Amino acid sequence: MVSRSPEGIDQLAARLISQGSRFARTASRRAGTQRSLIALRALANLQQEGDLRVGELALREAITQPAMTAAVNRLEADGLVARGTDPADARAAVVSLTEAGAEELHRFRMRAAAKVRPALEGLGKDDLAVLTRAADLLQELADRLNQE
Amino acid sequence: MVSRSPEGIDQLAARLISQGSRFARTASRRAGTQRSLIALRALANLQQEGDLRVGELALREAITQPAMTAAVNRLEADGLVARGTDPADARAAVVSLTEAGAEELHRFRMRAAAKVRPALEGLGKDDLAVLTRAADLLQELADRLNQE
DNA sequence: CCATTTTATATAAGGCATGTATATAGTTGT
DNA sequence: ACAACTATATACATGCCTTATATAAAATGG
Repeated sequence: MVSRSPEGIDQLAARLISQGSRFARTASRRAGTQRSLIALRALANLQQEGDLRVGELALREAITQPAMTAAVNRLEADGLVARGTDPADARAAVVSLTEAGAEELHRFRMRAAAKVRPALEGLGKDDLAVLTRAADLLQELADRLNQE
Repeated sequence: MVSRSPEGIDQLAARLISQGSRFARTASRRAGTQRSLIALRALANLQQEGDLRVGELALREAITQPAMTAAVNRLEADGLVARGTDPADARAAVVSLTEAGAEELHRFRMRAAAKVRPALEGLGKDDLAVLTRAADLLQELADRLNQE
């Protein structure tokens, strides 16, 4: 039985933040990447959504626009993304994923998965279903928090 | 039906890292804290486990010992934790949560929960059960990754 | 159609975060 | 006692992130 009481909901919120960040840091660290989580998230956004403006990326990841500008600068310097201009709006900087960026993202995912796989394989199919659904729910929750 | 194929497992691992970090950052940012996620995680560890050494904290959070020393320095400077010595081992620095630290942790949790609660309240009880179980599983997975 | 306001991005400055390498001090084993 | 090991701290470099501000372009409203 899951508590729907305010206390239960609040405790769940705190635990999701806490354990979500801990798991992500632990797993990505074990994968031995040089790249920050925010940089990898930016690449993943571009792969999933196609070209995005700097401001859109910042909004999606809930960091400030200057922070995303800096992240894009580093990714651009390493050739993982490219900046273009929007023909309809000369103010905008349209960021696109390069071939090298897609490859780096793929390599990270493979390395991370290789580290996490043994732990996941120890779970039953119910728990795998829970985690699969939870990944979707976390995305929806973050989307909703960003809409406000 | 949840895929138990290697591809399904690997994709799940990548998604959990990606969405876990995004949700945690988004929610904590919306809570408007000054404190970093690692600082809050350190406080949470101390509350849950009692006094811990600097090295144990670093291991649990999968950051280097110097990084945790720096985090503890900042928390100590703000009076949220205290350093003590282990009578059985004079090398060790035993970190303990202060009253002010527990209060700050509680305030963060309340602020964060207040932001996330509306989104969680929109979910059905099945999804709440999924997230509750997922929080436990993420903790176990991170623990297991840290054991190696 | 120009002046004002708004929007998109970039730059600047400061502090936190985090890694590698190393120093210091204490413990353990022989 | 000496050597090896362990726990933490320090030094240094780089990256991350925020607030405040600058620059340039677009939208608005007389």
